[in-house]
Amino acid sequence: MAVELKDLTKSEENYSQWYNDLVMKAGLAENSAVRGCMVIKPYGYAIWEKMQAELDRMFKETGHQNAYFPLFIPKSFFSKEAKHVEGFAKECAVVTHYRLMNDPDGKGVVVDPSARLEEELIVRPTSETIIWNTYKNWINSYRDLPILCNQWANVVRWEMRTRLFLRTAEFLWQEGHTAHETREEAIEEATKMINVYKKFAEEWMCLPVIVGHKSPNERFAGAEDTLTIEALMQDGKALQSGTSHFLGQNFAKAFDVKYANREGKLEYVWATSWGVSTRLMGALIMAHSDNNGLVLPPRLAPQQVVIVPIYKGEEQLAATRVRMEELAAEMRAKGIRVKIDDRDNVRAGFKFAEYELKGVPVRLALGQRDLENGTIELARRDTLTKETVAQEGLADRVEALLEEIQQNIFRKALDYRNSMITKVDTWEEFNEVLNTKGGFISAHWDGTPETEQAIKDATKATIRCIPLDAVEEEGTCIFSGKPSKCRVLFARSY
RNA sequence: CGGGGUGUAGCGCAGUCCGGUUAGCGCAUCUGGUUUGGGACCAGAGGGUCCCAGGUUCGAAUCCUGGUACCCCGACCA
Repeated sequence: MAVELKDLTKSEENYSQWYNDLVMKAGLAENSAVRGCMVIKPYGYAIWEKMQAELDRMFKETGHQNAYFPLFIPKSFFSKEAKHVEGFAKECAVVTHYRLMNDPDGKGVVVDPSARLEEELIVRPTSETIIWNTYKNWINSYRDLPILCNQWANVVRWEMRTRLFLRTAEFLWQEGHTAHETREEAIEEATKMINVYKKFAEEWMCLPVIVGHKSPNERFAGAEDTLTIEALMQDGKALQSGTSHFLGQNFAKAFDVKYANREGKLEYVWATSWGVSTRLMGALIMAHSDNNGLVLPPRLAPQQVVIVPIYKGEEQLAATRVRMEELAAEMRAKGIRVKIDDRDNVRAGFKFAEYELKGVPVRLALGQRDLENGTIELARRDTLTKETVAQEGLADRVEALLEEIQQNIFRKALDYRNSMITKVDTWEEFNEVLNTKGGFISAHWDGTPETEQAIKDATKATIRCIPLDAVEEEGTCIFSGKPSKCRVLFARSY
């Protein structure tokens, strides 16, 4: 598996090809026989499992429980919330039949025309409708609230154009769906969960994100407010990495979900939904990788440390093997995920390149010289530096180093992201920055959907978010010149 | 759905314009040997409905017609 990654030229058209190349060569995923769908390979899935595990832990820590709702949604459910159906109608997979039969002409198998469903089933693009149809039966009184459920599932959105992890026809995600007594409680929930996502992105993925509100144009179909975490990729494009929606009473009204409040009066329930998907894998890859391949944050790396023996002949291999096992045991005792690669059909140099491609944070090389001197070669993926260190105290050293690497990757991404937020005050500047530098552009906007649309049509840039921490500031809209009270973040995005 | 491109061994490709030995190269695989502190080398071997269908021709990977699949760029979107 000799692998040569194309040169990563940031902000160039070939970035997406480079990304594709990397995803496939690192063994994360590949395109499948079904158009737009993706095969997640074992190594990619192992990283996703690490993400899942931590997210799941965080959800439970915030009082949520897992549940599972059906893959198929009756078509009629969709039409109950007008904006929701409008938002998703164009990208739904529809089940119309339930049986196949042998082709009468003997040419394989055909759909049995007599097995047509009375009501078509939609393969869920998101589960609000089926869940609210269910919640209706669960909720009678304020004593039944809140309901705090999460589901890990796959969803299908029939996108015209797809990209591995970033946009696939089918993807894996989690979707939280909660029901509350009051508006305030629901808003608090939506805010709480976007902050869970922020924490996860930054502390586990080393991915700095900006939390903010979506503009009305970019809001989730059926939501009153959409909160988002926006990340920046190395080519200067933004990536919406997670969302949390305050749904108001829209779905409660659509599915007639009322509860008896503390005064005995019937009221509609307040709702939220929130989700992150395998798109986070794309974010992870695009945020940190370099020309040698992936760079994985230690906390998410399936293997945090790999030990490679350097040897001549069986005897030396046996000797290094013994020592490698001892060192690995010490590290494993500290909970470090260590792999010993004693394959003898590929050479050490090949392994070095391979683990760099796969983003393993720490690589150790143990040879005859080291056995004699009590040393070992230690290389770190984030900086691509290596040094020879004592075997004595190795486990402690590696444990500390993994933490340092975690911090360093985040810091590097944060510095880059911060350097890519540009304040502009004129339309000329806006275009100039967008076309030369990219990244986030902090600018005044008059608050109208029309202006946002016009800017998008002119530049392909959209409002990524209105940051939560935006300060009030008098200004004029870069496009319309009308007055504005705060800056918003624009960017081209995935 | 528009614009462009590509289908030849497991992967990456040349050959196609201008039809003519047994369809070729690199990587991977297998065998043997030599190697081994950054992607080893030598020798040998195996592996092909040249995307599909039809046509032209003594003869088609190559020319013609139709189909089909995938990739890239747009529109759409997490």
